[in-house]
Amino acid sequence: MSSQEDLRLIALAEFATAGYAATSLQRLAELAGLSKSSVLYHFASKEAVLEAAIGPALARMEQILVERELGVLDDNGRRAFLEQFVDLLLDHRLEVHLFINQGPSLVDVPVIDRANALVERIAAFFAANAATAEEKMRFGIALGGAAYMLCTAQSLGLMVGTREETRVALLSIMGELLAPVRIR
Amino acid sequence: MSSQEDLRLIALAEFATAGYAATSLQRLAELAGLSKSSVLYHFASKEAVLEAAIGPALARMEQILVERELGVLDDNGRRAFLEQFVDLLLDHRLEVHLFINQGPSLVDVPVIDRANALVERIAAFFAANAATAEEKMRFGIALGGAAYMLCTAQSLGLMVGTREETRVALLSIMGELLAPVRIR
DNA sequence: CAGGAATCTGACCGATCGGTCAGCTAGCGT
DNA sequence: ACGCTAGCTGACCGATCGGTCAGATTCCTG
Repeated sequence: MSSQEDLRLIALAEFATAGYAATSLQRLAELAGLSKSSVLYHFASKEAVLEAAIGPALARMEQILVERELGVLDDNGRRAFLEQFVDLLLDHRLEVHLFINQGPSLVDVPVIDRANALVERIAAFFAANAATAEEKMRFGIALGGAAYMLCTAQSLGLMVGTREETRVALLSIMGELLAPVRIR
Repeated sequence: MSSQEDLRLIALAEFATAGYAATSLQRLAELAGLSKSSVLYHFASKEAVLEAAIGPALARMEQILVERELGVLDDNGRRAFLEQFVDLLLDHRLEVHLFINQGPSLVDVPVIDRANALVERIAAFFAANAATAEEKMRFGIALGGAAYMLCTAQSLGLMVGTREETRVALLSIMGELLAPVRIR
């Protein structure tokens, strides 16, 4: 594997678990078996490392949202959205964990502003499909809880099944949670 | 209000939203209208500020858990636990947000180790009361989702009702989510 | 083998970090 | 008026931060 891709994955794990601010370029270099200078050879800056780490997941989430905002949101549409969301969660736990937890604290970092704008669009998407405060809370608990489960609770021994089992169970619980929210 | 209490609240808000590592003593001083030296007059170190900020909420959560671990966990016991948990969430959103999101990244900080041990005890408490992986996920989504809702999604305009409305809705949704989990 | 590009490195920079210390100042009991 | 204390401050410290740069090394290609 190339050093650049090595660094990308190391940085993603480290940013997600230890925090962006708390992770120094020196530490990334040590984890990759390189010098700090080499890290800055592959990436123009620390922010560039962050952008490389979460950019792909961000683009995929944007893609999902664009498709969904354009289409009609009937029962099938919501089901499809939940499936796409859960798949993205399962594929990009670290990225989601990173910009869910640290997004609000890293304003003024361009790629994070992109991520925050995305989260706000998801929130607006919910708000447009939820009439009451309780319905909004159902969306928040379903998506926030699912993201939290996969990203944080995983390290607490609460996750055991295979990926497919997890996917099915997640979709079942989230669907049940959102069942009372009628289509508008 | 005393400068010390001022600083405690400012630090709590700043640590929770911007992150512990990303918040400098200099910044806390500026927000409080003091010098950095004054901050270190009131608190022995940055860690001491953190401990003062989240200590009380931590103690309360520990108290709740001790009572619950000793008692029987019948339907009433679970209901009581959920109510105590939601009340704690509503009273200490910032503290919970802080050590839920940053706990895993701040190991070796004594007060955070205390918080992490607490989260692990909560997880073990769940595991002991959930037979299948899906049941564990229900606990994780209910509590993680509720915490995420109140702490993070709040800033996205998803929270609008009064505290009592939020409390009732939260308890309703969480109760519904955990209903399929039978008492052992 | 030659040579240019890709990769990597140590030395160094200014800024900021958490923390120490001596001393200034305002209030208060005597 | 006195001294004591609580509150506060600027100057300063070593360490580390993100980032620059000139040069060494490795590698591929002609």
